Amino acid sequence: MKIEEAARQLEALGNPTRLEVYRTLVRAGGAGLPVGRLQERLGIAASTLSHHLHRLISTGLVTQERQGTTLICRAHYPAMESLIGFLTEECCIESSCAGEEGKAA
Amino acid sequence: MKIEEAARQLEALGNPTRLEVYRTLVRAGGAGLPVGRLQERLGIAASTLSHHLHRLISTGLVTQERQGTTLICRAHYPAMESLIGFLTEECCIESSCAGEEGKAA
DNA sequence: CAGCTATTTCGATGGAGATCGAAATTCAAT
DNA sequence: ATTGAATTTCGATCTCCATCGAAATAGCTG
Repeated sequence: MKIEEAARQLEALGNPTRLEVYRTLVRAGGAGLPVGRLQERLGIAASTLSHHLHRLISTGLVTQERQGTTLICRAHYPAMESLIGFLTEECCIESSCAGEEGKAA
Repeated sequence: MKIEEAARQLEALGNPTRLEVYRTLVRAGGAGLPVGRLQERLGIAASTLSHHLHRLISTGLVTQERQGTTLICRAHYPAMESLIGFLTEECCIESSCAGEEGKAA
């Protein structure tokens, strides 16, 4: 992963509202959650949520699927996986952070 | 770790310049790197670097130690460790993100 | 003290982000 | 086509951030 891309994803998660959005989606699991549900749960304006979702989507951390008039949002795990991979490989070289990370194939 | 703290650390790492600073410090290892060296290496204004260092320090990701007139900067691994811990525990519940080392096929 | 180097603080500037409400859009059902 | 619900886009505002150069500070050494 390029450092620029990692920075973009970290920045996306680095906003309290967005991090909450993302975590809520993770907890919702594979079923995902409609935008409207997210909005109720977080108590923010629909337009604000839409803005944040776009940022999460543009970095690949979240995906959407249309179902009629509602949009189902889901956490996209592979993106988080590779982000964590970047952090452990590029930013934890000599400490115990790295744990047993490395030998993925 | 509280979600607010995690967001602050993610935001700190979510700027390309700061992520580069942090990675450079990680690569410098336990010896650390003086501010001046960092500045030469990154090619940014000293005042700009000072600003970024403050952000990294205030979130606990970097520490400084005085040695005469120079300030040695070091990556503070425990902070990164707990941040990665937060991400894997809070944000990777059901996928393979959750730290099974090695890719299970 | 005086001078030197390393680093920070100050002040300014340009740009980006978070937020909201209102209006527009999309899609389904009647 | 008309209605109604879900979501986005628009326009505005306000704050925060990144960046720089210049001036100030801190600490060493003679």
